[in-house]
Amino acid sequence: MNPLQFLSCEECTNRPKSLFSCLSAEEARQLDPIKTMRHFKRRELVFTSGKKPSGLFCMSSGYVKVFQTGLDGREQIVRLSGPGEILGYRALLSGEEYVSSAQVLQDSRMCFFDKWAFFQFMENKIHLMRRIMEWLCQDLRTAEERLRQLAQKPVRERLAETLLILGKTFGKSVKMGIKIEIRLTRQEIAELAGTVLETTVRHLSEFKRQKLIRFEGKCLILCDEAGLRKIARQN
Amino acid sequence: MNPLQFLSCEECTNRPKSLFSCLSAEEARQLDPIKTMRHFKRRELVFTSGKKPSGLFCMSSGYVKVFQTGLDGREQIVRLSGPGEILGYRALLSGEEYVSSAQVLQDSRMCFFDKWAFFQFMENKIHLMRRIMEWLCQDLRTAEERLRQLAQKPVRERLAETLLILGKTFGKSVKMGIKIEIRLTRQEIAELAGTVLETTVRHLSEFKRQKLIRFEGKCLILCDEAGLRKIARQN
DNA sequence: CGACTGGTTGAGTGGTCTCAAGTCCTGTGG
DNA sequence: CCACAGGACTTGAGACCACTCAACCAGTCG
Repeated sequence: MNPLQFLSCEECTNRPKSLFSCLSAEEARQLDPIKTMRHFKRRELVFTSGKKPSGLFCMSSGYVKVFQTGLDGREQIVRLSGPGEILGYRALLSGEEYVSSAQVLQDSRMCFFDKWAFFQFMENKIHLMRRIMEWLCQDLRTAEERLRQLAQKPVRERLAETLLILGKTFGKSVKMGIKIEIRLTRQEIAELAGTVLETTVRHLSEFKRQKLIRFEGKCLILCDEAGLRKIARQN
Repeated sequence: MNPLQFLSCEECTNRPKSLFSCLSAEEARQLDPIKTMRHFKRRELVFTSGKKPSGLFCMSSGYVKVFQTGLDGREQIVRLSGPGEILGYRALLSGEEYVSSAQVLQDSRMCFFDKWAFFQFMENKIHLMRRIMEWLCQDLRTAEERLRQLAQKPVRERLAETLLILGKTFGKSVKMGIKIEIRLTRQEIAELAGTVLETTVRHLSEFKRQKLIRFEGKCLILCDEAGLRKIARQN
């Protein structure tokens, strides 16, 4: 590995918002010897459903989608992850196989921590375990809320809500709206909202006609957040 | 409290399958002074969405449903819990309000652990924290699988799957099938499967005509598990 | 240039929801 | 004991939303 490319966990810009924010500088440095840097290109799979995890990924840059595949081949995106986020910790902690797969949306750099080395590191670090528990709780909460959303809301509302979540999580304020930085296909938006491609296209064009959203090149921009929120019947 | 009614956590018959199975006899006894026994009648609410948790419930007997209410008043059951299971730990651990409510389906007895006393107890008990993490992982996994199920499967399949899950979790083998011990209304089955009452009734009668299920009094019995599994397109 | 990927639109259909009427069951009070 | 109220359950009819299938367009890349 090129030492110039190597970045200590201690100095990582993502650390404040990452799982490792709870570590002391000294502890963070202890992570360095057990990690390796990995690069993934768009479309590459980070891990696949059914496989046993051999370690933990901490995203340095880029974006990935975590999804499950149904019997008919239809995919459901469980969540999107970006810099500072952890990949595959659910399966690792529970000692099971991955139930989801993870695919890279934008060229990504990740730190990989070997399973056993990480477990050893975690041993006796109560603050880290607490923090992991918090993340699990958070993920569980989100999952349960999406559960209701999927069960009760019609596609149109779900789609509006999906856009809002995208804006909140990956959006940057630009003039006249919120720009969603990740490049997502309609298909992927559909998989997030739990519907099919064509329905998504139809509703998106409707939203566009209503000036709720617009496109700049490949990028999606939310122009009228309040309007979308009204459709999503949030708040 | 009547000492005759008091049962030490150490000797609790639910302990082997509970969160506290990882505790030593000595540790389990330490739980006794910080718990109080509570009784709930059918229909009673154990906690409600929006409130801050003041402690943790461990179910001794009975069954509860944990659900979320949508804007239109429609309810979505997140999970059912029975003896040995923990209620409200997600909100407690993350220090948030409850996002769900819990209602008693069958008269229940629960042990209640005060929030601070429990946190103090958990402090430095790495094995307990590990175990909690495992449960969180498990719940997260189930939630994510249901996510896909809800997003992708039509109601008929979801309903069949719901029945199978009920059978697996709360069913007892009887002659000619699996008897589901909990008394659930059609409305509640609908809320589990993420649909409405009428649709549930229609499909259930269809299942009955096809001799996949039958009713004995109020109880639901699964006669043809393989048939249901085929409809649910499991495996 | 053709192949390919991503996006768009149309037509048709079927599943699910809604509204509405009615039945069955159970518990309650006269 | 019966009458009755209310809840749970059942069934029907109609509307509509979302899915499927299919054709087609617009870039992009080799």
